[in-house]
Amino acid sequence: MYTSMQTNLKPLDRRQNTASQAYAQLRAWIISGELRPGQVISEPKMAMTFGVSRTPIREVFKRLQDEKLLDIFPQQGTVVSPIDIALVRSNQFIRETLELRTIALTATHAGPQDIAGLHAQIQAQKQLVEAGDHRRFFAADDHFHETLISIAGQPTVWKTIEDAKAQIDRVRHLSLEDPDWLRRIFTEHLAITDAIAHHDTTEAVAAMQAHLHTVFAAIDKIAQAHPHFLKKDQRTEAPAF
Amino acid sequence: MYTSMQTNLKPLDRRQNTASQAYAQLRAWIISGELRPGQVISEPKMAMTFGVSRTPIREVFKRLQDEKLLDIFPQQGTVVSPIDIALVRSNQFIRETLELRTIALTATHAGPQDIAGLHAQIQAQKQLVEAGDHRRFFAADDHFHETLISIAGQPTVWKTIEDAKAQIDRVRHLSLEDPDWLRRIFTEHLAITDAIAHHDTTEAVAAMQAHLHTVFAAIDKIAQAHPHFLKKDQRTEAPAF
DNA sequence: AGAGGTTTACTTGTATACAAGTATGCAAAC
DNA sequence: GTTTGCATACTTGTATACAAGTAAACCTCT
Repeated sequence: MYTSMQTNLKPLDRRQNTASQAYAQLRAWIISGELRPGQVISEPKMAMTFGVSRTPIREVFKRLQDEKLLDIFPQQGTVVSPIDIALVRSNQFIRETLELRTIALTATHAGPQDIAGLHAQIQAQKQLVEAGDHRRFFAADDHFHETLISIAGQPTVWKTIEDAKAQIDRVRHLSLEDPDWLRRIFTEHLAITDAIAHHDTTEAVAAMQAHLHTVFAAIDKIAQAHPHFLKKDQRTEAPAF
Repeated sequence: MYTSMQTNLKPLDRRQNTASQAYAQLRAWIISGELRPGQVISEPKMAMTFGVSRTPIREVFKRLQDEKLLDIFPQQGTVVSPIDIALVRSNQFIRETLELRTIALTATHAGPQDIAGLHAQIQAQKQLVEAGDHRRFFAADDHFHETLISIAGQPTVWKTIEDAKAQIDRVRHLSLEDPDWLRRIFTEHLAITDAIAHHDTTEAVAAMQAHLHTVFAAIDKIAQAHPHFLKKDQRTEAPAF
């Protein structure tokens, strides 16, 4: 590598390194709400928790800061980011904008195999709903949306949506969605799939928009039930004289 | 910080730390093409260049890896990411999708003050075009687009577009745009502003779409003039038998 | 001359030590 | 009682040392 260049590099990351594992774990804890908004954490303590040194943990903290999941205050400490409702709404706008355009393409481009694949996913989701398996249904939900975007011919757009989704999913988890949330989401997925199967672009877009808007209920819920999870200047905003 | 929590944190980063400065510099070098796609770099050498240790440089490398501007191969080395045309097109799709929706909102929401502000920017751009100041016109271009998005009521969406733009701008710079590029961009900005001033949503969207599509010429240009800057599997793809 | 094993230099990943800064708590002075 | 100053413990930022792995170069043997 240090004499010639681009000879035969191996892009293989066969073994996940320490930092990657810690990142996945810590990110999941934040999004799921196990680490609550406002909670103070530190590099040394987290390093102890994972049984590693500060170095890989520090990398993780920086990444999570970029994702606005951690707020690092130099020489002071690090806290799990409070919920920034303005940011959540902005990310929701981004997700909605991208998914509404792609779903229209999906309704147009979807071939028989694609539609069959979606129906198979719907069946799998149905079983998860009946089993009440929230965790796996959540993963199936992601897979469903990723598939729709892939059918639209823009597979890598999912990465951007995944980033935007982090803030949104945090609100969903913290708002403790009601028990029949699974069934409602499933019904909406069914409507989207039906519209695509009939190549009804207008209906597909409408169904997707309705589907994505369910998050606003969660936002209202958390704003009322857990105001201390919100960013300070949002809950202490004095009336502007 | 370590006993009580969220008392009076200072979000102030008055002095940029070493890592932030190195990040801005290195990112600019990559996007501007001073560091060319495929070029091999290493943490110790770059640390020497900046006169710091590996630690802050390592942070920078990780961030740039997340942005897909660097490819880090463990125990082998780090290269400036080759141009991934599929990624460029995907990012272009993302930018276009977001800016086409926001420009429609801009045309609707723009008030007299907003329109006056845009006209002022147009005047400033005109002077930069006549002066042939590419660097400052480029900054003015960013400011113009950010303003349009802000008028639409989605100011933070610009951050996402800024991320997507990195790959796109790299292609623009490397394709060595022709001298009257400034004038053409300026003319397109003028058309967008006029449409907004007349609250002509349809025309505003059309003008923005035309404006954003100029990058495709740059993609074709770089694919022909500098194929060695492209990702390997894109330029060596053998005909599929 | 050519093939194969070894050495060597370089790479990133991780651990540790030190530096600089901040907030808490206590003690002393008023 | 209040305030001021300081010691202390904790925080993140940076520097350095070591570990693990890769690849080119070289040296030896055939």
